[in-house]
Amino acid sequence: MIKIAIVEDDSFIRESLQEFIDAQDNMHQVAAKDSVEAFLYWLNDDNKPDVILMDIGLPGMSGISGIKLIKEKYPEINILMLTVYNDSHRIFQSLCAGASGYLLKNTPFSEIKEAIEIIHEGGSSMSPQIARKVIEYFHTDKKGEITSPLTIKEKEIVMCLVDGMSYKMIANKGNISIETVRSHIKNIYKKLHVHNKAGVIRKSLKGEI
Amino acid sequence: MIKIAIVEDDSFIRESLQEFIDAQDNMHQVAAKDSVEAFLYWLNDDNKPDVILMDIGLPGMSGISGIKLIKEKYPEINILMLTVYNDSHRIFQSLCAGASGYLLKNTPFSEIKEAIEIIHEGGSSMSPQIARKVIEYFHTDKKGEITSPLTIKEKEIVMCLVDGMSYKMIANKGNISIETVRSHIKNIYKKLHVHNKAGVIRKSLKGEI
DNA sequence: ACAAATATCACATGAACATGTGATTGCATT
DNA sequence: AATGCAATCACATGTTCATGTGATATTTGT
Repeated sequence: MIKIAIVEDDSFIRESLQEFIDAQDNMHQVAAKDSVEAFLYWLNDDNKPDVILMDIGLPGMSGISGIKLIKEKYPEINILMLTVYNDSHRIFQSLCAGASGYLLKNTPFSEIKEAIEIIHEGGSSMSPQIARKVIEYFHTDKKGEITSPLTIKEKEIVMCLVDGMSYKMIANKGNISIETVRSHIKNIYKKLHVHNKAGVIRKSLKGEI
Repeated sequence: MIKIAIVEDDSFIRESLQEFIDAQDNMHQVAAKDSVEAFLYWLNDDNKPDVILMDIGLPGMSGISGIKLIKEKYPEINILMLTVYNDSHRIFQSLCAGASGYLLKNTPFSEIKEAIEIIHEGGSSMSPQIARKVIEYFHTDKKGEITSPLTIKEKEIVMCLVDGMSYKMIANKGNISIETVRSHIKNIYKKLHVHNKAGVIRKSLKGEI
């Protein structure tokens, strides 16, 4: 009987998972909390689960930070991420922190059940898109030649932003006015559907431009 | 109709795979060779498959070496390893060479079919034991451990910056004051030797934290 | 020839950021 | 007990950013 804990702030999802898990004959849930803090407060030597279903975006501490704290004390507990994020950054943060599996929240419950079983048996499970990103990590030469909607000039501005340059510095570097830089950046934001330089930098470093 | 090539020296397995694949209605095999050399001799622009089922232990060139040669010329071809080896060395050699998936030879044909479909759709698939090893790669000190000078709280702030959140949003999310956020960020800049959030985001996304 | 896109620049407002200096409390280490 | 670190918070100044609205000239595509 696999003991499952759930750390999920969305009450509908949490309760649906609880119902589904308790309906299985080879596993049952022993805890369902809406934050890492609440879960850590509950967790002790006598009640620790075999597998934790962990969200990432939680009030207070993130699920990723929670992994580290939990694995420090209970390395034998398997943690299966169950989250909407499929960006490489969080995937690797989660894995590096010690997660044993990573599923996207649109995964059918039957597959979640199967993943729990696999993880409990010493294997692992990832959603196909996650598996692809993990595998691509190993493809050092693989470069996504995604067609960029940005002009050459815009890409130059992006490179400067990634380097941490201010608008003024970018203007000086390109012998253009700071208002020109603003205009380009406005256009870049529009094309990339972002609203700040963090979004631009993130897309650039992820190779999405 | 997914075009499949098979590179497998065991004639029984090769023929069984051929029969199984040709019995499917959404895929068919276009080649079945017993060595990488024979496959490369056969392969050209007009006959290239979508997915290759590749063994590792083959006469002459290994399947891993074959990956590199094939991906050099046809990066769009997906290569699914199908092998008895589940040692970490070969797994990572294969992935680093560019494999898109890795299954053990005891995988049921139905799962091989599903893996082919997943890979063809842009995802990936690994046998659970393989997935565990890949994930464990991220668990080891070797990988996850560019020792970060940042505390857990600081890393959470960094994640928020990467997401493009403002100081105000970060404060709200963590139930802390915006001045607390400022203090953490000042400390983060100091530790990372940067002077703006672009620098933080860049280091984070490059895995330098 | 005409329209669209690109590169250029301006002015404005409100908000956010970067940095400096100062502080308290609790915990861990020496 | 003393010290150092982390987390917390405050106030301040000067700079930068995000966004809106408006414009001209040049280049590119139809």
